[in-house]
Amino acid sequence: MNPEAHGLWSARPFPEATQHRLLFPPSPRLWFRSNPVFPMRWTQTLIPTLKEIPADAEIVSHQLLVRAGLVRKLAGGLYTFLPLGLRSLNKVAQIVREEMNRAGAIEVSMPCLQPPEIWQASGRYETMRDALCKVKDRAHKEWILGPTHEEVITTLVAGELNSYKQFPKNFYQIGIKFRDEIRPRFGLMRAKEFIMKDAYSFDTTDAGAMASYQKMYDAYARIFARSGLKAFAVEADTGVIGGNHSHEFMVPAETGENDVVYCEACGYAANIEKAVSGIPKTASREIGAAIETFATPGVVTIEALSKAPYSVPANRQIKTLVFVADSEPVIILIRGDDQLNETKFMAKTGAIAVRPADAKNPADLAYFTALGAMPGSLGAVQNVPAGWKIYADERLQGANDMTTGANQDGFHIKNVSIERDIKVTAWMDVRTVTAGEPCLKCGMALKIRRAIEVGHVFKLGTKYSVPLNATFLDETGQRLPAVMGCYGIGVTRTLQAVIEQSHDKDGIVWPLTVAPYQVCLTPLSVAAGSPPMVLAEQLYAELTAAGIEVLIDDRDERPGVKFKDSELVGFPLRVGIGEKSLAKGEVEMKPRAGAIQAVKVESAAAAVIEWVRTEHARLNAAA
RNA sequence: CGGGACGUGGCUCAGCCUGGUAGAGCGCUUGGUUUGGGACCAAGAUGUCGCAGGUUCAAAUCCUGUCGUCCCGACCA
Repeated sequence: MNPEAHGLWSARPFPEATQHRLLFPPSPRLWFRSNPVFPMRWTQTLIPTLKEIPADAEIVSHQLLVRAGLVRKLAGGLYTFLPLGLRSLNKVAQIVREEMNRAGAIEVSMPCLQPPEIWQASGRYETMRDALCKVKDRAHKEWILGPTHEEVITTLVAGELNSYKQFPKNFYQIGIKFRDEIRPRFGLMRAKEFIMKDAYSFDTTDAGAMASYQKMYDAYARIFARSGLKAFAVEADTGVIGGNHSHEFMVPAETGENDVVYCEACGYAANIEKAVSGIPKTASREIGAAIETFATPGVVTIEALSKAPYSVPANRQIKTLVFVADSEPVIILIRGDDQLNETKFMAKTGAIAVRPADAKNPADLAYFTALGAMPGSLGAVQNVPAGWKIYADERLQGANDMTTGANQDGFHIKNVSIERDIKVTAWMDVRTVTAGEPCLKCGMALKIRRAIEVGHVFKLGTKYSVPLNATFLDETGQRLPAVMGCYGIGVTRTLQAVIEQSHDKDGIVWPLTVAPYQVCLTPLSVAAGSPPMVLAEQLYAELTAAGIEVLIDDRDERPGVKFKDSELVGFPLRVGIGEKSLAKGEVEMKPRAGAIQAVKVESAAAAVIEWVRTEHARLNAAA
């Protein structure tokens, strides 16, 4: 039987660059092909399934990773991949690799240990300081355990690419990243050590960089579709990576750590850190009345001021926030019924470290003393120390007849006309969009939902190529910095996202393309030479020859145990072989997500092959 | 780092308040009966009660410290 004829093989049987230094040997399929006589049996591998939910697993995908025997925790945020988990991980990685290759990217492998000097050169030694894992060697020299590799690849390119003729290039790798996560969480979702595919494109022009970006964007869509994931792209903030154009690929899930704002009418979608809406500015009212201070004893919340006897609606109040931005106190003004979006604030001001001033912190207390009031009575109309920057949300532009704190405890000021009465340093959009606001593009009501970020594409520009000297000579002999992009996929996170999105009450429901084995043969009698076992071994040989990945559950367990475990692990197809159905000349095919169907023994292999082929084609057609 | 919860056989937990012989279920071992949806019977093995101090005649239990784990917030693939 010719595997290619069934369309089960990947684009090429021996993918290039499979010799990664840490992971991902050639596909097990290749091994089976040349060694078809050793069936993979349940009792010979390690699949430690659990009936009970592990105490330290909160979300269902984390529970199932552990219960199905895919991973075990070594310590917080550090996991060992067991045989089944590794197989699925390799499947995802291989899909990523194939699509990267298809998009013209070239695989490399960069060191995990990186010299701090290149991080100092890019400036990220400071800006990413808290996320960096550092180690020292015997000479007490410090090294960085790479959380990402922009500096390394840019250093490489600076040395190796010198002429416009050598561009464009896109290098990628699949490997372990280290981040000193503040709080590892949810199993593989947020780990100290995780596997990432990171790609870096280098172009000579901005237009070229956009084309490279688009190629990756398209490749990502294919990768997630082939992995059986429903993921979608949203506009995103660029954070400490830098750059000016970015999309995140999101998997909708209640357990996700991101809020996505989207419009069903026109397709607008953005991370809430970036999202904008068409909500109108604050309505103008009568102008002219002078500001007036009035007593508001004990009133320290927007809510309290909105009630009798004051009855100032939240949308006529100015909320005054004191933040510490890169060690400098700043005032941020937003409307009383809005919430500050710190990410937008950081992006708009370029600030690196931003936190609210805390009156309980002695160092911060001085800021409130300088203003003359504690939170709850703060304002920007009077008594703002010279040199303090006052940033105001655009929604307040032109607002008058507003009420705000007087910078005197127990007093507020009314009749505030913000442009007349407050020295605003800069106007910017720093409010957080809420569900139901009109879409900026089409006016329809925006919606918000939780999602898991599985991929991120950035257009970087020359942020790294300039400081690290990745330059080239163009046709006219002019030296120019390369225009870069970078593109990440959390491979381990993607794996868990698949489980989070594809499970039921009995366990995982693997998409065929990332299942640890495609078929689980389940003989109900396992004695050597017994008819079910003999048939299982025969089917194993036929299916394996057809390029299908098969596991025989040869455990001497009761049928219920074997059925439950196969559903917990989530093999796409189970073939039950028992004396009862054999008596009728049949076996049972049970797709994980479908109903049992009886199949004649003679046609069993062909039926399984056809089922797998169809399912495989369905997933790849989506890509 | 701030707030909260929890550390007891491999796993899930009880016991702690009110100090005095360390328990259950699952899993594991042996034998038997079972055998198409997580079987049953019998007999077993498995714990320095996270660690270190302290109080006490006596500490899983009370006190202090410490380490670890999980949850909420800031960070990110």
